[in-house]
Amino acid sequence: MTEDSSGKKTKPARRRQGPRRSEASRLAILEATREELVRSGWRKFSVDSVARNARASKQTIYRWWPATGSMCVEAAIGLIPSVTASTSSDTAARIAALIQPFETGTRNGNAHAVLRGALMAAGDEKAAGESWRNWMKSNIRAPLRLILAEMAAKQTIRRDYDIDEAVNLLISPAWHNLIVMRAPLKDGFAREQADRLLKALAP
Amino acid sequence: MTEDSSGKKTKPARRRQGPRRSEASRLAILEATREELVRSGWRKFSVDSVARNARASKQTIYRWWPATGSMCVEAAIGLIPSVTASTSSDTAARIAALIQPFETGTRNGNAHAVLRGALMAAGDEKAAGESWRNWMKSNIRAPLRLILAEMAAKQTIRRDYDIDEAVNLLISPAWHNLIVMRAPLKDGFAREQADRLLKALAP
Amino acid sequence: MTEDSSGKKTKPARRRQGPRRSEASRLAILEATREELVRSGWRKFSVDSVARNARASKQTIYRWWPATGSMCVEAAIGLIPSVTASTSSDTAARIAALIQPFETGTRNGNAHAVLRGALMAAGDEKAAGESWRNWMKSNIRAPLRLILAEMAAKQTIRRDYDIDEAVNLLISPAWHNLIVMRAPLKDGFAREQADRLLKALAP
Amino acid sequence: MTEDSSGKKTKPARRRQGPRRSEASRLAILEATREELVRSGWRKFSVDSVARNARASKQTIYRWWPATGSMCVEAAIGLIPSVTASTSSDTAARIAALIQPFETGTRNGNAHAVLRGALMAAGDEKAAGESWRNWMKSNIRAPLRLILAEMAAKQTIRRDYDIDEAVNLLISPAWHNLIVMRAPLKDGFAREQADRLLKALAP
DNA sequence: TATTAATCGAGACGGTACGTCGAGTCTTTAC
DNA sequence: GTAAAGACTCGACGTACCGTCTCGATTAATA
Repeated sequence: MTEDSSGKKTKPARRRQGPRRSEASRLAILEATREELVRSGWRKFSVDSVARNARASKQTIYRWWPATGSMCVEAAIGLIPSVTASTSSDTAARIAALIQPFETGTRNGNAHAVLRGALMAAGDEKAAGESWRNWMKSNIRAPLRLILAEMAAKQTIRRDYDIDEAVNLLISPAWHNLIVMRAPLKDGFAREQADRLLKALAP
Repeated sequence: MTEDSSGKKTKPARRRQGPRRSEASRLAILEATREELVRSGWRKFSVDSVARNARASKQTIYRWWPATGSMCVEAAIGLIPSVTASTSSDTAARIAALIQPFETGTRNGNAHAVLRGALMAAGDEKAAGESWRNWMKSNIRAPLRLILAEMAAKQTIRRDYDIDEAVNLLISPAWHNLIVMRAPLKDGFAREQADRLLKALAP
Repeated sequence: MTEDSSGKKTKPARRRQGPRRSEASRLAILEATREELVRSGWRKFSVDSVARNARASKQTIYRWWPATGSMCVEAAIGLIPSVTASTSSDTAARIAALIQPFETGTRNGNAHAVLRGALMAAGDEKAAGESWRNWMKSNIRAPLRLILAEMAAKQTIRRDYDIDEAVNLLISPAWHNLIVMRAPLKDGFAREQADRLLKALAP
Repeated sequence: MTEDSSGKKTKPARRRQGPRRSEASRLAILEATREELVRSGWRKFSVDSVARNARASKQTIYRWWPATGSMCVEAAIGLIPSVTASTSSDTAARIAALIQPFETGTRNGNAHAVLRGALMAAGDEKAAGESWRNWMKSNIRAPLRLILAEMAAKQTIRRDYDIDEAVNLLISPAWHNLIVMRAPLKDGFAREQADRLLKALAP
């Protein structure tokens, strides 16, 4: 008989020694990151400044975010309200609900500047880009795929659409607005894009 | 009679003394700018590096381009082939011709990286943004307005479209592709977008 | 009668609870200190590095050596062979024997670099300086005082010498050699200095 | 005939383009270096602090003093009054005059702390050590050699002395006093050492 | 034909930020 | 209570760029 089978002596993945990551520090850094993105933008983003404002050491920042862009992406994602899956029978509304958080989120204060910075960071740094695309995949692409598959089954839209193309159509105007136009998304944006997507996918 | 002919002391925009701007230097700087955008991207774009590689002095760069972003926009515009106004009766083709240069231009070497950098610069710096929007206005918006007006008159598309919205629809997928996806535009991109725009504008 | 015998509840300097100081750790730290002094010198001496190489925690080091310099002095003293009091009738030999350990000790490996580091530490930090001067007092100054007093009584040397001045004369060339010249003491050094001291003290 | 021989067109080592080294900056840095050596000593000497106090950029410091120690040595040498060659017939006085500047210089304010720092720097860094030894060679060793050679010729001292040993005897008590004792040299130090050296070199 | 004003390269300057390392303190788990 | 492990804030390291400046050389219109 092994110790494992005897039961009481089993040590299930014993925690390592020493202090754990400081949650207070993590939150302060992310908040300071948002402020710095608004103040300086992505190009002039300064890690020193974030450290100063968060009363954190640069060491701590570099320990947990080896790439600066990842920190910005994480800070931006924290601003986007979590999606509430709509079960409405109005499919356009269900699609709009997916990107509604962007519309809503970017209208609070300078949140659009934070998102713009994070998008640029995702474009500049490989790791940040992956973080961002992963988030998009689970929060936009996957739910959208479900909705569209359902509609295709009912023959409400054509069957040969490309899911990535559909995502692109749905959100690229938002990025254009945020990055090139440097502005929040206007009221009704989400619904408008949803309608446009459905029109483009009409059989 | 003009003032010029009236008096011998009039100086009709007399040229200043001393040597004129060096064209060789200007071209070398723009070329080095493109290389630097490919090598380092917009965030890490270094004026020192451009000066080194162009064998130019920093003074010369700052004299002619007070803002770094303007230099990048100018460098990128130099890569886009000049538009050849199509007189085809196929309106989709005429629209596609407008953005064809982006598709063509970004498929040569690392040109897409240069364009990405310039777009980010235009988003970051006011002066660069204006340069870029001016170029877009005369090279995309104005011709597109003519074509769409013609079509609206023939009732091929609906009449209440918004021209800025139309430009947005036409090119935002390109920017998304270049900035977020970090990739050149794929073959047939221009025609595809033109078709999609017409579909969206259908009466 | 002592207090101890009077009552059963008396705690005669009872040892504290818990484990006592780890001798293994202490030795490992002193050894790592010597290596670090050789590798990096006093100016770049790193406590982190000592902790790493001794597989000790920084906490342990700071607990027992509040000042870094004291650790270096202790490490260096450990290298100096203990003096064997000579009873020779040759007084020059008896004096030479006092500083012979420096000559002998600094000729083994990189011991001279350790001693140099410790001397600098003693010059930089008050506590380290005191440790060092205390050691010098009991190991050099006190025995030398005895020898010289004996000689003065026999009128072999003059009577009005200053003991501190004598110590200075005896060892300052050693420090000069170690610190400024960065070299071990050469063969015969101890005897030479002893002779020179006696000559200077001649009546 | 070459241009050189013709005379007037000769360009003797034409000065290079661009600005020359700033003397004001150099002096401010050396002064701040002295203050920093007094404030922090050699071990905790901070280039950042020097830059701050001298209102200079670190770049400028590292451009002209690749090694920190060299800067300290240069700063210290600037404090030592230039030696005035004595032509006295009193040879002890002539020797004392050589090291008089140390005695005089280290009694002004905290100059002894500056010299101590520079000596430690010379012990720690190769380049600084060479700078220091070069200065010593031309300012102490060379003049002393002349004086002693003269005396040896007159048979006032013995002939088989070693010049480096003589220098060592003359100044090692000074270093001991400055480094280990952390004190200025006491009044009459120079003369005392000169007398002692002559006694040691007596035939 | 000189003078003069503007351009060019080179590069030094005071600054700010980079990403890394060490100091000294504190927290957690093991023994 | 001591030890190892290691996270924390702070500050310095030596390097790279920023945007400004000074300098000597060059070039073309003016005097």
